[in-house]
Amino acid sequence: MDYKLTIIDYLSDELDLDRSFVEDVLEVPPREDMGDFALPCFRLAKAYRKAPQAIAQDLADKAKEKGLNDRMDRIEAQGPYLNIFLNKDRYTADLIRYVLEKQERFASSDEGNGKTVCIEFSSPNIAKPFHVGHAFTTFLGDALARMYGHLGYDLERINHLGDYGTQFGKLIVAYENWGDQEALDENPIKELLRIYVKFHQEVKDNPELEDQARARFKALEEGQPREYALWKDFRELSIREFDRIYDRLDVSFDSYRGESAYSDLIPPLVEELEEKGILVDSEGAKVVMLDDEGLPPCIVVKSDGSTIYATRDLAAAKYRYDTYKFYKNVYVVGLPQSLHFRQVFAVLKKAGYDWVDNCVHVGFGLVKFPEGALLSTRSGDVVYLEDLLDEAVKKTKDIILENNKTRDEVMTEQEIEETSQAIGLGAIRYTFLRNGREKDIIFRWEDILDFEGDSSPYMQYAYARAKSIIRKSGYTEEEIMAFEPVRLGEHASFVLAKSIAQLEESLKQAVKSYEPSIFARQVMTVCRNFSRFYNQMPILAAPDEEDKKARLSLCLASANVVKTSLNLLGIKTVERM
RNA sequence: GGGUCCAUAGCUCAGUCGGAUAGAGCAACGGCCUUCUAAGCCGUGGGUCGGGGGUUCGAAUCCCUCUGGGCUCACCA
Repeated sequence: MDYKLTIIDYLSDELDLDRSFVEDVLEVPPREDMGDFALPCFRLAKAYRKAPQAIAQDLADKAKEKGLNDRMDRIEAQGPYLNIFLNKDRYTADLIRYVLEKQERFASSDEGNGKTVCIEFSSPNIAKPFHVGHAFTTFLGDALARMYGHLGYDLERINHLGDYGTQFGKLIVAYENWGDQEALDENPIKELLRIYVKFHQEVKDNPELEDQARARFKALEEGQPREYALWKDFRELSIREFDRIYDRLDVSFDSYRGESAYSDLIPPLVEELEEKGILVDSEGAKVVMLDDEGLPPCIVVKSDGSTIYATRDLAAAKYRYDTYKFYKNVYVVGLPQSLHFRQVFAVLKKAGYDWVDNCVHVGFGLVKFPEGALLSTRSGDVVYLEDLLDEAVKKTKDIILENNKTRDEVMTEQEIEETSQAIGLGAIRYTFLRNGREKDIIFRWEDILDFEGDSSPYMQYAYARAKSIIRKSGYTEEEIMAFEPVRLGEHASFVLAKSIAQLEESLKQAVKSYEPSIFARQVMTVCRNFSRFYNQMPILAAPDEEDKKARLSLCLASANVVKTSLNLLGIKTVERM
């Protein structure tokens, strides 16, 4: 199915062009009347001592002499470009056969075999609600993990729970001052949030509360029973809540090792850094100086002797390398923490750990309100992820009930429920995957609940339409797979086939740059091309049975790749909607 | 102030290892439900690619500079 390779072979073997040059410059033209591949001849001008236009013309003439192979239709010069047109019938047929043979293994690979990727994502803070801000890391990380998996990598999905740190000192202080055991039993996260917000209100008038909080965290770190018991309680109540949400989101983890899990590894780590002579005393704290890297010092041990997040990230990274011998160690954490990761990586480098070169911070933008205000747990100004999901599901359900009045295939109660969940959750997921991850997301209900155009429901709709056509065709999918995909060289089918073929490359690109949006956009392009295709070319009412069968095979191939692709983004497909 | 990222259509964004007339979606306007689901399709209008300089046969893309903005800069995470 590799047409690009065929073209490269032809240009280098038959037209005597330098192979590496061809590989380097061969491109896909911006418009269709410029062909399917194009060779810009500018860079040949010097060597040939001729105008690029003339070179392109010479090459076109030479191709005419030599003849083309059966995958090509024609080669012509257009200005300084040599434009290559493929045999559309042949191309579409090849693509369909390829897709139907691969099934759900389409775009998969074995490039990752034997390599383990650790991917840290989601990582909510214990005792705080799961709000829309957590959605970004959760969906981004989950999509990346799914894509790595498809390329054959072994995965270790790590939820680095924020289950440690001074915030727990704050919670302990807050709980003892204003906590309500009854409310805690009834709705733990809500009560913990209430007292956490209360703490931050009170601390304005009572700055010494901060010192109390630090002291209580230190006591927790020393294993004092009162502090430990409270912490453990808060932690367990919170995890139970998170698990429920992950279950609904269809997100899973291989490890819930949070920050607290690295306590035992920290003393030997500190000792090691001291022995290597990179840990120095500064203003009562122990720090690693990073001036030579142009970075501020990295605090490893605070002046009161307790640890800080950097300490725990250092220990966690080392633990991961020792445990998994990772090929890559990926941190899906917000962009504001870039400096933190640069410091942590720099310290590990200074400690002589070369594997730090395989650690990568995959940052992403903020979720903000239109007024520009940040979503903040402290101020209590949050939108819970669950409320957002419920809203999206409810809107979907309303649309389905409305459509049910006019459509001939009526859904059962259960199908309505399942479909609404799939569409609603898909819409939310896609909101976080459609754009470059470093872009901020402005939280607007109208935008997030817009199910038209560039949205997940659009893609799910395209899939549902394909399946509906197949259901009504009178043929089973097994039968359709055996059909000859003939006479599919028309514009709409050819464009669709080409966009499907590009999914493979875009998946690799997306993984390489830790950017699911690259793949998501290509899936969107395929869905759009499919919508055009079936609107333009009647399938069930095709001119004759041969055409009908061929179009059905393209329809089935499209449905298959869309399902596989959406699954890689964590978006479920539905048979009708 | 230092670091870092960004500025493309009214809005939200693609395109940025330099290449052919800068693309989508939304919004606006105009068509298409007696033919496979209108969460759809077709069409129209809309752009000094933040400003200025430079490199180049060629710049949204590379360099310099200015302006405007986001995030961040030691004991929170």
